Amino acid sequence: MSGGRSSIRVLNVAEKPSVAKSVATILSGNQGLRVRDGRSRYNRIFEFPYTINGQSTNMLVTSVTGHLMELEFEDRFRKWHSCDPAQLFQAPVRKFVPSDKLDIKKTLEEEARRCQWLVLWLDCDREGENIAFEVVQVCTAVNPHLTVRRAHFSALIDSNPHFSEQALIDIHEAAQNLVPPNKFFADAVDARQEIDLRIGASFTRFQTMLLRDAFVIDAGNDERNLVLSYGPCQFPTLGFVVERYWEVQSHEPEEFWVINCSHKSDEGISTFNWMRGHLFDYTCTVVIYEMCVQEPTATVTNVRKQEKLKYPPHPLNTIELEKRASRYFRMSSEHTMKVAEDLYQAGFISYPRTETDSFSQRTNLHVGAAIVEEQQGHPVWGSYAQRLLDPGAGIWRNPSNGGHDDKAHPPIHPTKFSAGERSWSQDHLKNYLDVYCFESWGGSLIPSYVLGQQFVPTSLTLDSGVTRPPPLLSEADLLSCMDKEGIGTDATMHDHIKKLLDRFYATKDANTRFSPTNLGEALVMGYDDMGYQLWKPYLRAVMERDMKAVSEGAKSKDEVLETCLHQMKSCFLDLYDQYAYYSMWKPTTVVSYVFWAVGNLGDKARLNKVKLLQAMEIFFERSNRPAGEEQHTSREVIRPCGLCQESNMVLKQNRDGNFMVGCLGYPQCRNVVWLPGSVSEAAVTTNICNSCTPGPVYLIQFKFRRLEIPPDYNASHLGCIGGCDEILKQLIEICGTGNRTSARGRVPTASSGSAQQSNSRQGACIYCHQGGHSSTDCPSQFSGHLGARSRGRNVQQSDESTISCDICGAPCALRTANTANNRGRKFYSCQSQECNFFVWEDSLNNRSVGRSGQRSTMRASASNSRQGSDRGRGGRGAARGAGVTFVSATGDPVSGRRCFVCGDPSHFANNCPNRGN
DNA sequence: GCAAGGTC
Repeated sequence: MSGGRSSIRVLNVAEKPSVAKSVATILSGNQGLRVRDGRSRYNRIFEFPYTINGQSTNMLVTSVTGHLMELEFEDRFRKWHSCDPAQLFQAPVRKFVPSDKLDIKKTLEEEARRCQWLVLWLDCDREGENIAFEVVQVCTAVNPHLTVRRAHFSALIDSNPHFSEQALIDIHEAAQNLVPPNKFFADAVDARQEIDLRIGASFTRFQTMLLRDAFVIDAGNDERNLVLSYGPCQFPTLGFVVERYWEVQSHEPEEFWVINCSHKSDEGISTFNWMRGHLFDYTCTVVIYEMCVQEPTATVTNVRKQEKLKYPPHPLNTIELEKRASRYFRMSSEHTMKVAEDLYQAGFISYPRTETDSFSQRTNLHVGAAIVEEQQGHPVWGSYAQRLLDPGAGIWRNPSNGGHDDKAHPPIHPTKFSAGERSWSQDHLKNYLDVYCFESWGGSLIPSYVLGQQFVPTSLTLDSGVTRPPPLLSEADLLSCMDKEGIGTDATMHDHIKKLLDRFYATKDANTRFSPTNLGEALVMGYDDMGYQLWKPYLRAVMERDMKAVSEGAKSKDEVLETCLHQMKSCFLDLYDQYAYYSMWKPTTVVSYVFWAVGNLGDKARLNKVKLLQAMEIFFERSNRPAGEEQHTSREVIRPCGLCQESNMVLKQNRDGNFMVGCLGYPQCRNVVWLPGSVSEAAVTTNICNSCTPGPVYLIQFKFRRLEIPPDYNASHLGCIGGCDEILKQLIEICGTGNRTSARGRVPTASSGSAQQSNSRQGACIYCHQGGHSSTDCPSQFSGHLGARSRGRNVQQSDESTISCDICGAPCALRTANTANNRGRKFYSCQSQECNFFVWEDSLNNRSVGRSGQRSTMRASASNSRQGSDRGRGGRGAARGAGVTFVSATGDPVSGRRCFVCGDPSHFANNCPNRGN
């Protein structure tokens, strides 16, 4: 930029009105500042004289409101039925200013025409840089001679009128050190936008049209308007919910044993924890417990005093605000942000969308600080604010540092005093400490001990408990998961959560805990079974890495777009194939897509599995919409069904990869021919068997797994399922079929899944919750209950139940344990997490079990000082002699315990004379 | 009617 005598006009554009106002106020020093309206009611224009590097200028400062432009497909691709969804991976897109931003665009155009320079004051992050280029595009279109520059500022400026010294310095420095805008940053966002659009639109259109018409999905009033959206943020968010739900569902309670000890003295009660925590082996625990009872005098071997500090929370950022509002007020994150926005707009709090959780060292909170001073008149915490500011009180301490700083905004804090406004709802009245009554100090008094001190425990008990499943994800948990995995931004996370509810993918209970709906679970299950990670956070993580590479210039935008979209298109086409294969259920409106897919993908299409549809089948009934047979490609049909004589039989592959030929009339007609378990591939040919009837019966080209068939059989075989094929019959006899024999559980296909996740999902059928088979092979599905599936899985379970929960009275589900100690053992358990009721099926005759923590609890009846007097004579003798050393929690004597080494009931294993023999 | 990201 060259200097000059005449004053030049500079158009300054900020990302939001509040920043425009701050920049104008600071640069003008409030001298000669004029304000006028622009065409947009929110985005005013500030004018004042200013000197940049010796050049006198006439500054105009205005703003946009976030992104000025949107990315969309060209018009001819925008209607849902305008094209094959697969085309959306390469359909032309354009960036344009949407109608609600046209007034801002007009203001920019009008002002840009009359200016020589354009200075961009967008937020200094990638999105800000991208918005900067949108502004540049609009302005240079009407004035190509504009000199374009970027102001880089990190000062924390917002609606707080008390600018810090640093803010003043920063903004002036930024104005004097203008730089060119960074195209790499903007490119990274362009890439992200295009990927999100193409993936989102293609998958959403496809799965909506496919599934909504094929199934009766009971979600909301107007099923026709139901949208089954896919998005790279919303699906991983749903994934978190479903994954936790699966963990809870597949949890098998396991009994454990624990020794508890307490000691009461004049100073109070101490409770001692067993260093081993708990054991799963009853006998071991009893032996150790026995030893304790035998010699109950305890000796203090170590005394450690530790000060426990409770720190005040870090300054508030958006995610923490949402979490705390959810935890303490049960407010949804979406509602919290609405209220926060209200308060921000009215000037009561600072900008509510920030990652920052530490106050800048330069922020003046203390001496003469408006932030605290403002609060001195408050009826509840006003006196606390006064004490804080009183140097004599000495209670001032600077807020802790949370370690995050987005360099754009301070932590969320009050900016204006209010004891409550008339228009405020209860939700607007949230505030902090002494003040912060939502956490307690906790803590308790315990007696002091000295090294070597001896005492006899007041109680020494052998207790039992059962392991419990983790709780369902709360809204705060969900926000943490998203934050940790980088799903969404602080400004959008609540939107993604709300979307799950809006789309009927998940529900939230009164405790703000999320469960997937049948729809949400089916979608995740379908994608998981296809082996795709699309419901996991990795896709977003990869995208984030790529964006970083683009913003650093290490990768080009086009390169990232091509790689990512290529991968996603492969996934899409695979899904598409599966759809084509099951095209008999497709809606007529998309008939052309099927022919397109079959025509392009050939044999592979027909061999593919149909995971998404299979997953949906588990939860939803088929729709009655006509499924015209003519839509079905003839090559997939094997033969007309001889049983119902109405439908065709087609080649299918079940969840476990086993092949079968089943009737399309299912579930009305259950005619099925299972094929050998050793089949690795099966493809329908155009060859027709000349002996089997009713025909035509198309021959199938089989490939067998070499190692699974006898050596004198050919691994390749052109076979007939009509009954004439002796080789096929022999192989079925030798290898068996895949019919309901698989024991595969819902183990995530992701090899990178955590061990915990894998373990948690061992072996349980998602449908009936029994072990030993997967949901597609669930016997319950074939027992005439199919119609009940769409009404929920629990109905199925209650049908099978024979006992009710002792706590809530609800019917229990019969499950099968799959733990090392109890594999295959059946138990009943309550569906409710609160009850935690469970009972072994084989113990029902002598029903001595019940709620966790109560059942089988052993208690030393002489667990007082009297016990000590027995010590010398040997507790063992006492146990044997009195016969009531152990009593159950209900007070009943516990009998039948015996030495596990020799079986003699007169002693325990640790005292067994045969031990070590 | 589709995504996610800004923002009012």
